Amino acid sequence: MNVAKPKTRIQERNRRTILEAALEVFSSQGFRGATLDEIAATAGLSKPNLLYYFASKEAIHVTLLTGLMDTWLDPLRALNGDGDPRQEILAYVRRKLEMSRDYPRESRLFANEILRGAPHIDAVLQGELKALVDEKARMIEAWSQRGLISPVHARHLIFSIWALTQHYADFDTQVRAVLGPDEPDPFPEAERYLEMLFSRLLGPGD
Amino acid sequence: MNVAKPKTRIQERNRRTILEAALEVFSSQGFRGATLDEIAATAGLSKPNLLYYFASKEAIHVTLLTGLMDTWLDPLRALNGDGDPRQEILAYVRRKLEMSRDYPRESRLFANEILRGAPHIDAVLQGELKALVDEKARMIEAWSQRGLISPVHARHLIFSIWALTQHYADFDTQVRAVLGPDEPDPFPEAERYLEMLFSRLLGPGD
DNA sequence: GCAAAGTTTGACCATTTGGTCAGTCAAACG
DNA sequence: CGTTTGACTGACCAAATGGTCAAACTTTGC
Repeated sequence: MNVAKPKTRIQERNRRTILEAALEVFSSQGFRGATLDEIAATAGLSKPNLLYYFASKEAIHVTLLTGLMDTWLDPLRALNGDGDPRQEILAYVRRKLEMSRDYPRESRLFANEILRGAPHIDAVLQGELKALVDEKARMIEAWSQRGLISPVHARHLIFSIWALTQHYADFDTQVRAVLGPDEPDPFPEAERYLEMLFSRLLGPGD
Repeated sequence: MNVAKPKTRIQERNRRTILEAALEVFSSQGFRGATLDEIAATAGLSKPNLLYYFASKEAIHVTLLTGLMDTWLDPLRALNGDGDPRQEILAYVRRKLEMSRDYPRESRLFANEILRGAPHIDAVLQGELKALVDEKARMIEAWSQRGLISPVHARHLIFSIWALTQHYADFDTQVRAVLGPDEPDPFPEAERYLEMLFSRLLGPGD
């Protein structure tokens, strides 16, 4: 049968291998587009062996998604109410953009799931995510009211950070097609542009 | 066999019906997730009947995508070099946001395709789309150099408009989950927020 | 009113795919 | 060692799915 949590070295290693392969395949093909055969081939394991470690294709997907959610929200969690508002928000933007650059597969996996209406993580969105955003939004509103940043709608500010940074991972193909082959790495320019955008949005800094 | 262009009333009507149903299914399930059976059921036709009008599942998808590309780029085409720069850009943002609100399925269909690496429309992105963006970017740079708007990286400005507006269609599930049931329609607030964001980005207006 | 052209479908097919299972092989442990 | 536990696989299955086709039914134009 399958195993809920890794116990032996072999289980530890193979579960990792499978999840890595599944991330590769799910993020580029979507849930239904991905096949167990392809994941197995990518992982270098046999299909029945996959199903020895995970109960089903869906179980792999859910494990991947829930595991991802945690690290994905870390940058937002790090937003510190006691820090300098502008620097905190700009640092958040920078960290999110780095994640788009360094973990584009994770971003696409997530985008795929939301596009489908988030069938596997709707509860997380309405629970954990909403609670976290509520908390941070209050923090931003407090900054705004104390005049430390220009007045903004805090939740839409957060949406705009998500949209702008994830765009460079999720729509990478389009970005590169438009920029053309002369500009092979969009990220340095994206960082400058986003820093400028949010600087102007948040008002004069010093 | 199949038919390249509608000739009779029946063909006209049925091709429309099929494309409408296919848009519904493809945009919510992705290409591989969609099945001909489901498209047929949604269209109220039999599966062989679908394949009388379109050569294959892929043909339906490609027809939908290429047909979409045109209307999708209309707002950008409308960006007028002779108009008032701020008003032109803000109107473009508004128009794109309206499209996210009124045609979310089209936006998701497009997002799905780009996420997969744009296998069906890569040529369009590198050709038509790039050329259009190049042209409009030059226009924006000219505005910028004449001091009519603050200095911005024109291509990333366009990316940011796409990202921010499409986010409200593609990530609708997440947006609504975070805002909660009290705020059932995110769009009015989104419009105010985006207008403020781009106003501040583009510099003092009057 | 009827032949030709266009439209629709039930039955069918080959392939793909998620998943099972009996049994083999490898490792750990006393 | 030998046995128990864990890791692995070839062969297989049922369901789903994209697509075909001959035949039946409708519409159109004369």
